[in-house]
Amino acid sequence: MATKKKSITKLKSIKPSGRKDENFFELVYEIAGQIPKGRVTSYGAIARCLGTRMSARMVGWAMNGSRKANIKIPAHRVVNRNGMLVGRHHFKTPTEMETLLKKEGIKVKNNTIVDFEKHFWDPVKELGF
DNA sequence: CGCCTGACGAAAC
DNA sequence: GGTTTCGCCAGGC
Repeated sequence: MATKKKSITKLKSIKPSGRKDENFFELVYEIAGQIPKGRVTSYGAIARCLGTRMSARMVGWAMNGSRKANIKIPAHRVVNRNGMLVGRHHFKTPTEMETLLKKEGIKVKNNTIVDFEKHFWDPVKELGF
C-alpha cells in the first residue's frame, strides 16, 4: 500500500530446468483433504509436515490453486497459526468459512476460531510424520 | 526479462 | 512484549 516494507533483495531464481514439481501442491491437497471433520489446522503445520518450513505461504497458495483446479479441499478448515480465518476473504463468500466451521461444531468468534488448540489437527502427528 | 505480491511464520529489534 | 523485517517458493504483471 502506501508504505512499502521489506527490502527487495532476492535475486536467486533457483529454477531447475523445466522441473514442474507439483508434488508440493499435490501433497498439500492430500493433507488438506485428510483433515477430519470438525478439526482445523494451520498452514504452518502443513508446511512443517512437508519436512521444512518451505514457507507456509505456498500452502495457502496451493489452496488457491486447488480451488481453481476444481479440487475439493476443505480450505475452511485451514487457518493461520493465530486461528484466525485469514482466508475467508478468498472464499466465494466471506461468511462461507465461518458458516462451515460453525456447522461442523467449531465456534468462530470475530473471524477467529475459539479453542483453536482444542480443534487443532496436526498432520504430522495424525499422519505419523 | 525483472520485480513484486501473496491464504504465514518465526526471528530480530 | 510489541512491532517490524526477513525468509520461502511460485506465479503474475
